[in-house]
Amino acid sequence: MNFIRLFGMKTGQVTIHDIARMLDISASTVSRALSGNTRISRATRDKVKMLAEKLNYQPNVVATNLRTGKSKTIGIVVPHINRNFFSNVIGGIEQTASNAGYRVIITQTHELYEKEVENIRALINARVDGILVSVSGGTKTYDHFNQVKKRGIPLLFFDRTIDEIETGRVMIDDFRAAYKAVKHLIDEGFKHIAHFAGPQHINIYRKRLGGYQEALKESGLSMNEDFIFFDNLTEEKGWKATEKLMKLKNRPDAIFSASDISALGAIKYLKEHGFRIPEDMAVVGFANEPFTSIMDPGLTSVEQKGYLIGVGVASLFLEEIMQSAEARQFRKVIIEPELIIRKSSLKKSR
Amino acid sequence: MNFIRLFGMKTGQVTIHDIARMLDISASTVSRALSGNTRISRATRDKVKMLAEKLNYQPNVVATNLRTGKSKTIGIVVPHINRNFFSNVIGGIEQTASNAGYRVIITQTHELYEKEVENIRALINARVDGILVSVSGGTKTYDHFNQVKKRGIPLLFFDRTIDEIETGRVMIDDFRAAYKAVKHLIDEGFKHIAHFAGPQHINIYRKRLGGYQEALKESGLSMNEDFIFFDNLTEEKGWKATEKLMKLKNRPDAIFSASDISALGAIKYLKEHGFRIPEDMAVVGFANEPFTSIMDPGLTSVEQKGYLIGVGVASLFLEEIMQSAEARQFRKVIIEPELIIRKSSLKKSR
DNA sequence: CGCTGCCGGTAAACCGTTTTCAACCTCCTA
DNA sequence: TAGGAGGTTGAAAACGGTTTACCGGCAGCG
Repeated sequence: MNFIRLFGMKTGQVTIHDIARMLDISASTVSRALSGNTRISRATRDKVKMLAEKLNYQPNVVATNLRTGKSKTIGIVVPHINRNFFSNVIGGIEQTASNAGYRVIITQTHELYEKEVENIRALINARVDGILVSVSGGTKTYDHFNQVKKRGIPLLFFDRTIDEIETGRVMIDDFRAAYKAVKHLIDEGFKHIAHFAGPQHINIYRKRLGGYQEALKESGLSMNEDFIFFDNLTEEKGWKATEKLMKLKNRPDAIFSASDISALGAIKYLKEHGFRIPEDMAVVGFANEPFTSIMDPGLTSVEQKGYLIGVGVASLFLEEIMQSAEARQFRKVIIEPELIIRKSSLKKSR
Repeated sequence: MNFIRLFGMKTGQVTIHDIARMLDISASTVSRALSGNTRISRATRDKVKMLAEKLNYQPNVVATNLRTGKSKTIGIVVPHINRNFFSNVIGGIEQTASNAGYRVIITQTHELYEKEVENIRALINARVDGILVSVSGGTKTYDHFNQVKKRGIPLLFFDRTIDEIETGRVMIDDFRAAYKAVKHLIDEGFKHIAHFAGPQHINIYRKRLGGYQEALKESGLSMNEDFIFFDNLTEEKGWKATEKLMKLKNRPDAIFSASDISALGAIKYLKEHGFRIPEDMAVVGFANEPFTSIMDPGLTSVEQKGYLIGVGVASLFLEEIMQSAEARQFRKVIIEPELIIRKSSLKKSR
């Protein structure tokens, strides 16, 4: 008759104490044996491991977390989970993290400052080992981020970053992306290039405008104030801006839009009014949304490499926790954007 | 001179012991006071709460989890995070869960059976309070799911379910969705309707085929074997299938595709060969991918309501944990699909 | 022979809560 | 005055691991 009772019977979970009792050794020996500690003899280690295997022992990570103060979990804060770009980033993070034995907790802010503060608080609370953030549009103050740093929790930014806070960060080079896009248009022979810019209080849109200007300047092309539209990120705004452009006496021959969706608006206007793309007007967008490859003509656009950004920021995190909190240095990874060239900007026949 | 030392100084975390010491009461009293236990006098409760507030006390959830056996976390297992449909589902789950005070851990299987088993094991290990799964394409056996049930952890399926396992589940009615789509085509006056079906060993594609057949039968329309293509979910396959269809002597006047992407292939073929949509051939897709609204003509498609499915499955989970494990009953929620009608299927002028 | 060092292991503290079981005080009643 | 009853509180035992401190035995060495 078997009178050995398993501790964890109610939960169906075997504990190291069960194994210890069955082998008539102490729980600490079991713990060490399982972690491969060489202080335990090979013989004992093997015995323990075999029994653990047989009983399908699963360590209680919650107990481990409590004791070690580490949770093997990283928290993510993004504006929206279900945006193509962000879900790609998350995919990359999850992949990298899970390979390194980390779990991933996801939270979304819906661009709300309050939600961001709350999510950060909840993640600190959950004792995550690191927090990866793409900053919400509505973020006003940085106190919640400083809290994270003060607690010694690795904090990293991706895509939407805050310069004032010293952290590791991963983003694409928006300046260079814009430069590349405009340079491509110039190389194709377009000389009068309009720009749909985003709101200039946001970092990345300022940089995209800068890259646009730089490319023009470098090629000695004039800049026309009438060719630049701000706050232009919807399809409708893109449509209307294009309408205005086409009614100018000397109209441009190309548009570089800081977003795919307003580029789509432009293309719809052009098609509706019988203009040919790219002969009458070339269009380049930004973000390489899935629909850009599906449109007719295909929309040339800047691939932001969300997956790669995710892999990058997760790797940076892993790197950071290897170092002691003091020796920590904050790396900045800039990912080279890629211009995906499609028919909407190819003038020359090749 | 202040000689009170906080326990958690290294981590910057205040514990109930710190509060207890400062107020010269016991930790258990603090714990009870904070949880609003009426056994503690109003006066003491207020004192504790005020000090906790002042010190910005944050309970260590890991300790709570260990003690209570609950983690206030739910695990999600999906094939891919960065698929429009799934990221919508996840968005819905996160929203609902976080409102109820639950965190969400995400894992992806990449359609791999082994990954699914591993993820499930890791989630059990992390002591999640529930596991929500959309089954991987490669899943062969169900042992890992039974493990979850045996452990008493609530298991729920969404979208891709397994009939053999008794769980709560949320999905859309694929039969009805297909029926609606085909009925719509019939109502528009189309009489010869082809179908791009998916692989029939997968549940949902069988049902879509069924709905298609039912609608035809109901309207007394004949079914033509040549009009049905299996294993047809890529753009290229859609293109080729359409080519075959158009070369038939008596060709169909409409296509109902079980996926948007193969519908896109169809539309590309039609446009390239000068056929008009929907006059020469109407097309209806499935999934309502973002690009369907952007195409020209817009592609009529079935909206799967990912967000709603997410909300639904999370709500079902919350419902389930309210009940005792024995009294548990498994609800099945079928979400009514919606047909989003666009130009690609509108024959009549309105 | 006495000292040192290593090997293999144990006992107990610890992580921060929750919860069980009492204890204590005061007031009230028999 | 003894004995509840009721209202507050505390000590200690969990939860399941990890880690520190320590111990007995044995080999090596001067």
